[in-house]
Amino acid sequence: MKHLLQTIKIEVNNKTFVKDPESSALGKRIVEHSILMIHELGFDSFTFKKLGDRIGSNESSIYRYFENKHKLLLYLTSWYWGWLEYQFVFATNSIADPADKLRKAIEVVSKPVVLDASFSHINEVLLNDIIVNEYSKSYLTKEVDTENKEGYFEVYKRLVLRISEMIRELCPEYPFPSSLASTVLEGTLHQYFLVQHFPSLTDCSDGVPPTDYFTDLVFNSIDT
Amino acid sequence: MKHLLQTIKIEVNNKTFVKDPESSALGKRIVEHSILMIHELGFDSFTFKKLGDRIGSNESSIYRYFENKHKLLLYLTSWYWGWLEYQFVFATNSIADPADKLRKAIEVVSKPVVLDASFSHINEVLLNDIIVNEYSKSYLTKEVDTENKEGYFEVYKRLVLRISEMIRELCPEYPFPSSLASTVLEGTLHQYFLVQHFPSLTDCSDGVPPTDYFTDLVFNSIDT
DNA sequence: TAGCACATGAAAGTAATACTATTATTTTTG
DNA sequence: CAAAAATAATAGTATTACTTTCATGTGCTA
Repeated sequence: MKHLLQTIKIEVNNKTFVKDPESSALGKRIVEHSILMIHELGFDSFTFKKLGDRIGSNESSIYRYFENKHKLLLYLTSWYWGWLEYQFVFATNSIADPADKLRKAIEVVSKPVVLDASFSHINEVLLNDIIVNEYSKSYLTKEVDTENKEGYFEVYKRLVLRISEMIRELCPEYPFPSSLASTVLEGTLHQYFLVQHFPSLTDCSDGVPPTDYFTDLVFNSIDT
Repeated sequence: MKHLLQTIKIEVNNKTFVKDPESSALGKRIVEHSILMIHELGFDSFTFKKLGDRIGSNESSIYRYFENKHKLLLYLTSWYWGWLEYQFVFATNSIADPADKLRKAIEVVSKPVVLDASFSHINEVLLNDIIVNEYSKSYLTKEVDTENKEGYFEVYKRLVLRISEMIRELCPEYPFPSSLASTVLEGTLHQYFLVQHFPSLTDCSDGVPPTDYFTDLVFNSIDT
C-alpha cells in the first residue's frame, strides 16, 4: 500500500490556486504551515501575513500561490476530500457484497483519521480537525452557487454520490438515498465537533466513533 | 393562540446584548433590519456601518446595543431557537402517546417556517434562512468553549435534549438518542441548505420537506 | 418651566486586515 | 555565464471593526 500511494498525487481543482503549491518547496511549506496555523489559530484569525512571518517568507509570495485565504481553504478541503475519496475507493472497490461494501464505505468516511506517511508535508490528522471545525465556512458564503458551478465542491459531491449509489444498490426502494448519504458525511463532521465541544449532545466519544452510530442509522433505515 | 402569543416575550441570554433591543424603538429597528440585511448580504458582508446607514442611525448607536456582529448573531440565533422551542413545547406538551409526541416534535423542528404575526419586527422566514446559512458560524469559532460556558447555546442544547428524551422514552434501549436528536436538528438545517444550493445531494425539495426524511430516519432507527 | 438625565448622532481616530503594485534581489536553468 | 523565473522588501490603499469625545435632542420631575 505504501508503495502504491507514494506515486499518487491528489488532484485538486486548479482554480483553487494561482500556482500549484505542489510545484515548489515554498508552495509545500505554505500548505504545510497553513494547516498547522489554521489548526492553532482557527481560520478566522489566520492571515497570510502571520503565515509569511512564520515560514520566514513574504506575504506577497504567498499571494502568488493563493488568491486569498478562502481559496486556500478550498484547496485544503479539496485535497482532504480527494485524499479520503482515494481511501474510499481503495477500500471498497474489491468488495462484491453490497452490504459489506456500504459498511466499509461508512467506516472509511467516519472512522478517526490517522497520519498518512505518503504526504510528508500534510498532517492529515490536523487537516481532518480543520475540516471538522472549518469546512462549512467554505460553502456557507454568498458565492456558493458560483463556486459550485466552477467545480470547487466536485470531489465532496462525488463522495456523497458514491455513498448514495451504494445505498441505492442495496435497497433500490429506499426513498432518501442522497439525503442519507449527505447525512453520513456531514453528520460525521458534526458528531466529531460535538465530541470536542458539546459532549452532552452526542453519544459518540473518544472510544465510540461516529462509525458505530452511522452504521446503525444507515442499516436500520434501509432494512425495511 | 394569537392572544396567548401576544403576551409572550422570547427570553434571550442577556449577555448577547449590551442594552436589550426590545427595550426601545431603535433596538427593534436594529433587530428588524439586521435580519433583512444579513439575509440580503450574507453575514460576512454585513457590517454595523451599513446597518446604520440603512436605518438612518449612527454606527456608534448600534454598538450601544450589541458589542459586535458576532454577539448580534448569537442574539438572533438564540431568539430563533427560543421561538422554535416555544412552538415545540406548545405543540408536543399535550400529546400523551410517546410515538405521536416524537413524530410531532420532528415535524415542528423540520417543517418549513411560516411568519408569526406575534413578533412584528421579526421576519421568522428570513431568520430561518439566516439560521440555515449562518448558524454554524456562531459556534465554529475558537471561542466556542468559553461562550458555551457562558450559556450562549443553552436554548439549542435544551431543544436537542428534549428530542433525545422523547427518543429515550419511546425506546430506552436505543444506544444513540443524543446523536440522533442532534442529527435531526442540525441535519434539518443542512438538508434545507442542500435544497437551495446542492439539490443533487438531497432527496428533499420544495415539495418534500426534511420532515419526511427525518421521520423515516428516526422511526426506523428506534423500531428494532 | 427650568434643569437634568439619558438616548442618540456626528465626527474623528486607531489598529488590523486584505490586498496591490513596484522594485530589488536571489535562484534556477539553458 | 546570462537570462529568466522566483522570491523578498517595501510601500501604499480601501475597508473593517471598533473606540472616543462631544454635541444635540427629548422627556421626565422637582
